[in-house]
Amino acid sequence: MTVRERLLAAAAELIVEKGWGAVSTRMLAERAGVGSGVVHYHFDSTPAVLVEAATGALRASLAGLPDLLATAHRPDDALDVILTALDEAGGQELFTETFLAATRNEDLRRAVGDVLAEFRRTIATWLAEHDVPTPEATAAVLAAALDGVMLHRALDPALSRALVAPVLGRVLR
Amino acid sequence: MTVRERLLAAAAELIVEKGWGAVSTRMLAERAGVGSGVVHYHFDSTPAVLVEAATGALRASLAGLPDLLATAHRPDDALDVILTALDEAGGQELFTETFLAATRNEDLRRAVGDVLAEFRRTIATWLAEHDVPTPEATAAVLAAALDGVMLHRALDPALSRALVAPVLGRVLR
DNA sequence: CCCCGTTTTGGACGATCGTCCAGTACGATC
DNA sequence: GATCGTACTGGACGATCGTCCAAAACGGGG
Repeated sequence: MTVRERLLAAAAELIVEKGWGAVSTRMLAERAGVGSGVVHYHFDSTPAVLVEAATGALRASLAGLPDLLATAHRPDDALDVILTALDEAGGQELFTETFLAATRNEDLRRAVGDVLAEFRRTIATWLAEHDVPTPEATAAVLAAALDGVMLHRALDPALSRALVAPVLGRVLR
Repeated sequence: MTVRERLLAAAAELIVEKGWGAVSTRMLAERAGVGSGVVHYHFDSTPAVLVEAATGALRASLAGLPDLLATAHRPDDALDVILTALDEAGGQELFTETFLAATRNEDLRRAVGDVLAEFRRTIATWLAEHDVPTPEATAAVLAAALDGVMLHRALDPALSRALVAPVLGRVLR
């Protein structure tokens, strides 16, 4: 793992721990185990580290989804696949932090918009192939609902997959 | 409007504009049109202003919901009432910011948990009275889904009420 | 061994942070 | 008009911020 990669990993951790606006260059350097000046050697600015770390984490956690989704044949299976993938991605608060930060950073907004569009397209394609009505709208709402569930789960662990899946499954009918 | 109320209003605005972690005492004072020292005259600390402003805004935007919900007789009406109430509350990113901040502040976590529990209870009661299955789980998922929709809408205005309502309506059947 | 480009260090700089406090402004009470 | 408590001002304090930079450390080719 290069120093650059360690800095990006540290950024992903610290965004979740401290919040997007409270991550400093010295925190990043300390977490990565390097001197404080190295951040501006590898990156243009502190926000640039956060943006690259967040978009990378988003893309990584969604990279395997299309293949996984291909194994699902019924709506309940598809929802289970998606929820499992998001569970394993871990640190789901990073998603929410990144969305909020994207409302204040144009570069990040574009990157997040691209990832979200791809996620929606993956879901919508599966829905259309399995005769779910209004696949685009359903995919858009499902993506938003999943984000909301991940956020609420951070405050209320009782919002388990077993509780969520049957209810969200109704939108796929 | 007293100075104390102006400070709370300024806090609610600035949380949305700058993000929870980027609101400073001097910003608050300037927005409220007062000197910089007045913040610590009325409040114990800067986070205390944000916590009181956020919890107040949450409670205010949900205060009228029970009465409005009593006028709805079909699931689609109920969803329309809730979505309208959230629309009119405005600045929906404040909800998301507050939820995220609550994962890092125990006082705020309790306050947000109380408001959320009350919101769920209001919804669940209505659902139970109108024969919607699993009212508690449905209310919990619906609350989370609505939060997610508000967050996504900040990035994608195309996620209109007209597009969301029919899809979310499926969970109420 | 020396040289040189790459990488890393640690500190300097000015700006801003949260908090605190001595002092001012002002309306109510005598 | 003098007194007094409440409300507010504006600046001081040390800490931390983002950024920059001179110097040290490192590693492969001459």
